[in-house]
Amino acid sequence: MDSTVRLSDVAKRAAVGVGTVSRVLNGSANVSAATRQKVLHAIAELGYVPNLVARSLAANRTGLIAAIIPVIGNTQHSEVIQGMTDVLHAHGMNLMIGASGYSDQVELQVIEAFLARRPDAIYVTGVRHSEAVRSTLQRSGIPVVEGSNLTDRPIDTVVGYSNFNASVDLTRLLINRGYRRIWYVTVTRDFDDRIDDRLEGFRSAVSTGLELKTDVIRCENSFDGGAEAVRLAMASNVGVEAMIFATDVMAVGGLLECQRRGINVPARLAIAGFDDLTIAASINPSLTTIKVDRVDLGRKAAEIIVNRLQGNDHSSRIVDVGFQVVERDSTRRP
Amino acid sequence: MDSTVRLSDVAKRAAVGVGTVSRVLNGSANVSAATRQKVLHAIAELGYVPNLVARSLAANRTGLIAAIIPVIGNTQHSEVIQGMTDVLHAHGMNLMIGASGYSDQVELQVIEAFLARRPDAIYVTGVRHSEAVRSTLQRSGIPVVEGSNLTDRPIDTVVGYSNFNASVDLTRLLINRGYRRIWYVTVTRDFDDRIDDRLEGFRSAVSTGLELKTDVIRCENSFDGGAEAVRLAMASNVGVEAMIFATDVMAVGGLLECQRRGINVPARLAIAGFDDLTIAASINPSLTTIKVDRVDLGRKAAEIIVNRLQGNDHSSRIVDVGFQVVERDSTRRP
DNA sequence: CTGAAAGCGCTAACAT
DNA sequence: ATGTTAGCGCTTTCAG
Repeated sequence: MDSTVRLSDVAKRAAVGVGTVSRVLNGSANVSAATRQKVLHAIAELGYVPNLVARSLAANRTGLIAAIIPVIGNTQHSEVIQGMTDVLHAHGMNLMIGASGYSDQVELQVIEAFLARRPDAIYVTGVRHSEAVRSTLQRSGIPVVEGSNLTDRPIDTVVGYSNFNASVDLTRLLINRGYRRIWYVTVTRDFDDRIDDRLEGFRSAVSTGLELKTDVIRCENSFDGGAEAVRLAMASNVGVEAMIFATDVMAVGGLLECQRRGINVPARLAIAGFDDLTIAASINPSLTTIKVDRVDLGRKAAEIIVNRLQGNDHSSRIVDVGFQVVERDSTRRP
Repeated sequence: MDSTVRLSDVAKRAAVGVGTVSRVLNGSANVSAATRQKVLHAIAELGYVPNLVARSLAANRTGLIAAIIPVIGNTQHSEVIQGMTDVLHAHGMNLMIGASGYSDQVELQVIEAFLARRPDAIYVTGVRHSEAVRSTLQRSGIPVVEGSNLTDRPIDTVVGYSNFNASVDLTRLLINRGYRRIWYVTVTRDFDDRIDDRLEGFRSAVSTGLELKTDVIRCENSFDGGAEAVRLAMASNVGVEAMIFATDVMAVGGLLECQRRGINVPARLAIAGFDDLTIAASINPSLTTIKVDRVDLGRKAAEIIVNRLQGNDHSSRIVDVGFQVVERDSTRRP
């Protein structure tokens, strides 16, 4: 454990060359069992801990993966990170994390800071990035994994699900349940392709239904924002029957506002969300939403990275982890 | 941006020595304005990006901070990380993150893996660790910051709040509001000193009230667990008047169960939680709980680290960020 | 199968 | 103020 012990000390102690110690450390086959034992012994006696910084420089490989998500203190994105660390840790790799704050500029800054540390690969949230980000990432020469959405033109590899399709399916579910006057509530913020695609999915799904009466409004992505949206819907005189929220946070906020105002959900107003936060299944009534296994998405992203780094490059450039429309009570017509 | 450009290339281009380039890179004062300009020019022309791995080895300082939290996909702990990355990024440092999964063993493994990467400092969640962890951390020779709780015997430095005192204050609030038959709901899990201290705080606060009728039960730390606790309380024939949950997750689960069963909160049953999840302020009725600014806690932890690393060692070894008892409707006697 | 030697790209004395 | 040089601790040829 004493960090002043170097590889050369181990070599001396075991009476072998430094190359040999390095070989046993890296599991090279070309070491006799006897020598290996001697070295292992010396390592244990000295409490030697390899200096991974020196290894990184010499081997031109750090074992560090960089990941960028919009905000860290946010379950949806942190769950992906949890999944990534799970598999990376199992492979002796570690994760550096950074937040873009939903900003183009910050994203670029964070990426540049990361690249200076020579990560072996990088994960970025989303599939639409500024040109600067795209080219920086491309020129980096390391595997790039984009996540949490899908695109047919990834920078390198993408692992996610189609926010567009999910939104289409969710909207169609409501239409099939008989709802005709539907409001869609999206977020007052740019630079988030998941949110954008969800809105486009809604628009696409309702574009053919001539008998539909729909509208799109924007609110803050918070419980309060969702409550505000419900207030707006109730204040309007168009007789809104259903509201689809771009996020569960807003949907739950809307649902709670309905509780407060005695609006029966779904009898008077149906509500659907997106993300399947844990609360979605527990709230009253339980919330219809889109579910994605985000921890698994993170695991898959890390597995792709590990495979690429080990030279197993047979994996697809586009990995669809799928989604699930979870119908619950908030949209079940009485 | 081309990572094949080295510092020596810049030196050649600017017609100066490598030492000089290193000096302007590290902001040394001993460089004339003219030379600095020449170097800056060459850097821009070549698109040079310093190799921080090489710097780390040569300077014996990585600019990497390691942080370990129980689970990453969990707002309470991720918010701390968000705060840390905010200030670290502003200082050109980056964060490696790992999860202990509430396991002694895993915590030690992750710490050892991190130390091999020679971080400049390390943050660990909680203040009670195995002897192996304590001694490993102590021998590491780098600043160690423990967080999210308080202790008078930190490994090195601790920044947090007293879970014990918060629990005492919360319990006393209920007693002052006239509640006498109080159940405390804790978590079925070991190795979490925050949860342990909250329980002890409750015990301490009720130990003197002879007229009190209290009990402690254990449930899973989930919405369902909280609901289960409410069911148990209702099924008992001791006339529980108030329930204090060790976490907001359980408290919210309990509250939702009350909604379902038509149990009036707080008239029939008062409910209090811990953590001030965002939902606590929005749920019906709003939830009395303990609030801590966790993002700020993370910022403070990072500031302590940055200061220590810059040699400003005047900061205290024990930093109390405080907590706030937030009384809301769920405990306000009608 | 093993040892010796040459770097990896940078920083930090040490000269000048 | 600036150039030169010796490492930082490891991996990886290259011989043998």
